[in-house]
Amino acid sequence: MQSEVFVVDHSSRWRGLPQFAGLAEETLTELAQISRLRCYRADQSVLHEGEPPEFVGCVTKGFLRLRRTLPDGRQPIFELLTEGDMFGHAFGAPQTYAVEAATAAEICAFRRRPFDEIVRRSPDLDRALLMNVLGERDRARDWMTILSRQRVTDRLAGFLLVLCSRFADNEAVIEKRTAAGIDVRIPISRMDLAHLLGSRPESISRAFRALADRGDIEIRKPDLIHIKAPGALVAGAGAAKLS
Amino acid sequence: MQSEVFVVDHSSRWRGLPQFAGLAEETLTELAQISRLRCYRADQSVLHEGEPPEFVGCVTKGFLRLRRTLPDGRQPIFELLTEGDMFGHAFGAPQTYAVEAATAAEICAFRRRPFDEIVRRSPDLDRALLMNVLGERDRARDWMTILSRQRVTDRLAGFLLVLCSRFADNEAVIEKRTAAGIDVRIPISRMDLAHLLGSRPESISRAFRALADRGDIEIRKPDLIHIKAPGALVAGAGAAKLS
DNA sequence: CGGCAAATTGAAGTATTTCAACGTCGGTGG
DNA sequence: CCACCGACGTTGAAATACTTCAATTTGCCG
Repeated sequence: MQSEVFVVDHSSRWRGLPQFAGLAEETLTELAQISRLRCYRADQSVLHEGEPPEFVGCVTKGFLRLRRTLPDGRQPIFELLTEGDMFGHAFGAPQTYAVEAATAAEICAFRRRPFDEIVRRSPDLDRALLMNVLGERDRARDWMTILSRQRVTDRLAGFLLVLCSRFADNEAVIEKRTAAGIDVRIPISRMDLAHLLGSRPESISRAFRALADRGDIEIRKPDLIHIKAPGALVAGAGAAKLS
Repeated sequence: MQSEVFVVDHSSRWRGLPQFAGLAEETLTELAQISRLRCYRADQSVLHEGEPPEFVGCVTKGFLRLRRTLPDGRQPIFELLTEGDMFGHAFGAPQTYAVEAATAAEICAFRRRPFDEIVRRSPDLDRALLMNVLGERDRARDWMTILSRQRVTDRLAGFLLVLCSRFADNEAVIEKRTAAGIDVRIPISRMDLAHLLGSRPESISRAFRALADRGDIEIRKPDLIHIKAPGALVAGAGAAKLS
């Protein structure tokens, strides 16, 4: 939650992302002119809760987390964003959640006003945003499916599978993929994980151990998990679709 | 899961809904020409899982439920739709879930092909759809927040609050609102509720009783709950935002 | 090598699931 | 009209899973 933000000027790290792939060169140039690269260290605040977002953002590196404050004071994390995910583009309505850096992260920030203007003129960008929101909706529904499992162990298995599928081409997550299994790096703390999975850090720890004892995974380090048999996790987890 | 569907021809029950409110009269006329009213009885199937949706739908009466089949065979319900909610408009991608009537229900069905065509020509309809998807995303996130509570009682309290806020102007849900409290009718079975809240019917039953013993609600009939103090529920539930 | 934060483990208490039995309500047929 | 049936909801009791709090270990950084 510090305020120091490193601003770098060079800014074409986002052009390769899928949502920008099909856009007209002209649109891309316009976007480049209102964009800025911002770097954050873990736990820095990106956007505050309750304020209209200052910019539209697109993650280019690392992980962000979304956190919401509830009436009872709890502040659960309910989503992780990574490369290619966008945020802050809900028509300037105040954010109902805070955006924070979960790891060291890099985002591309588009100035809000001109961005909205470009969207208005560019149907394909508009379409890209719609697809993005559809993706966010489907991801939220996947989370719901995971959260509705009643054993912590199963929810954790679901989380690991999401890591393998949704973050499949993210080398910060998937260390390596061999016949013997997959090495995944957990990008967040046990505490954050507990929030995401509706539990407590101690239970998450025990759930990891349970999966290991069962033989489905191996705990190389607290944040480096070797998944021996994704199939076994699926069976045990009834997890989200393997998209 | 029967196949009998009553098709009624008259079709202007959807014009009053918020998402159609601001549209050009011309667009509305076009939509009317490709629309059809369909009525379902409780438990009838509306759209099948895994198929591209046959039509774009908008609920005009009653409740639909979304159900997804997981690899392990479970078929949890993860969302309820009601008056004004739309479905099947994800660019003709196959549905990843089934749509069923949870109660007797009435929907307005737009033929898919011409609907997409009209959307392409009508930016305001396109915008309305985007707003709709944003709403779906936010609702899914609200559910996540509720599901991440670790006590069933708290999740149930959250559900009751959603009933009071999201379905506030639905007289099928809110029977009456007085100084003494609110009477809500639960539109789904304990079994469905258990699915939504990641639990089992027996636990839901006990959770209702726990809320009653605590004095926050009164169980008039299994499906008719009198909420004495919404505030108490909020405190206990850390529930979704009271939008 | 210390020192700190995060993660893990242990043990006791609480909540939930499970399985079985019992009620309750609405509909059907005698 | 009443008895019965079946579906759904509720309750009870034992087994299981989770949370809680305290204590320990681990891993990281200076």
